[in-house]
Amino acid sequence: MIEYLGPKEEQILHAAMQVFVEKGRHGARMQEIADRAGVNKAMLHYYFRSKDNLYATIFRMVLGRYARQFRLSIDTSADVETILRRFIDGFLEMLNRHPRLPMFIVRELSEGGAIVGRVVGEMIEEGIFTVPRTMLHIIEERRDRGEIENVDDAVQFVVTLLGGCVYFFIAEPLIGVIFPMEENDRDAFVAARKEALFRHLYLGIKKRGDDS
Amino acid sequence: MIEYLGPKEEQILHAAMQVFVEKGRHGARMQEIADRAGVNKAMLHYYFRSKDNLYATIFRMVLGRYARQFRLSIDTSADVETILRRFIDGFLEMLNRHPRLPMFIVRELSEGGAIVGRVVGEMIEEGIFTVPRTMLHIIEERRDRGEIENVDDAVQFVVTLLGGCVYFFIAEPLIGVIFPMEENDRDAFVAARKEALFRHLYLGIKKRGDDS
DNA sequence: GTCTATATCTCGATAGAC
DNA sequence: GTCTATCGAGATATAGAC
Repeated sequence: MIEYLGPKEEQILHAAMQVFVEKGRHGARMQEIADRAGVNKAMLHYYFRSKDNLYATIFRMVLGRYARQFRLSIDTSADVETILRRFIDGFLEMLNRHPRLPMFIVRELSEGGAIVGRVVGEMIEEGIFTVPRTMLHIIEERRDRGEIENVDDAVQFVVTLLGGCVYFFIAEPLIGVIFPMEENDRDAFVAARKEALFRHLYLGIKKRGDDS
Repeated sequence: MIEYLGPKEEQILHAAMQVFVEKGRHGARMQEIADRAGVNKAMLHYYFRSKDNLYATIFRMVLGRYARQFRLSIDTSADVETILRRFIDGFLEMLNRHPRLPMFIVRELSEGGAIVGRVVGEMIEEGIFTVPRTMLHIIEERRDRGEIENVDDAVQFVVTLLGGCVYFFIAEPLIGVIFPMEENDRDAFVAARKEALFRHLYLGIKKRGDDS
């Protein structure tokens, strides 16, 4: 699975990732990738044949990092409150470090979702992209065990959770216009978001009368 | 404000809307718009000067419909439960009728958000795009009045609400892969989503011990 | 493996006849 | 107002010398 790449190849991949994530698949220019990698444009084709091929490589890479990074945030043995808290904290923290990631994926989804679907499907089979399903199973199990309530449909809960985490990073410019904020500080907003999202979601499924 | 357009102009706008919404700003081809409108390509430039100009016109149109349609869904005098329920129902219903709308806007956001920001800003000033702020004020007022609790930051609540509604329509292909469903029926999923989203969000802010 | 030069293609835009 | 023909920018991709 691990391939050993020459230094040029890695420089290209590094530059390509930056440019593709910033500009998107169509907005990216091979010339710019070459410039940033400090290599000749022809080299890109020598190593990666075509732009589409280079893009597909990058897409896998990026999604892989994405998946690996937030797989760490689940501890199956903890209680729901802790699991939810850590998941939201970890996920939002990761997104805050890579705020363009959601948009990168969404752009690709806007092309019809074929590539995303295929790559994610493969990653699920390979056990790399596991978190959403793990979360689903945890929620279902804890509900059946009586630890939480009001979760008729666990899939819906997880979708709300994921959307709650990701949405801000997609709609940020829009949110900035709709709700003008004094301090235009993303870090502060994300910190507040962690707290608020956890409370809204957890209080919705916490057992009533359980004020421990 | 209302301009009277010739029939050709309307045909072009109609076709342009379809193509831009389907393919996005860059994916759209002037040739395809002309073909679908049943006019010559040169006519597009005669009426709208440039592709960018045509796109901007369409973007305003689409966002305007969007805004107008979901402005209807708020009744300020009702209680929070009703308001929230109607908002979610109305919004999801509208999105279900126009499932490409969120992606259309998000694509434009991915270009940097300049156009979206400007257009939405203007619409807010013109009183067309009012719903999110209205929702915010309602939540704040009801919290201060003691009708709901656990809403330290009303902006965060509204962001969660909007994200909860919109996210599915953006990530649909991804969700389909992550959570394979027996019945691949969007209508059913959206119906379930209405119910689940309302419950999760409302139970999170409902007063404890208020089981009316 | 690397670089220059160029082929080839797509697409928005326009000139100019009618 | 409408159409045909074409320009020209900008991009990917490749040929071919070194």
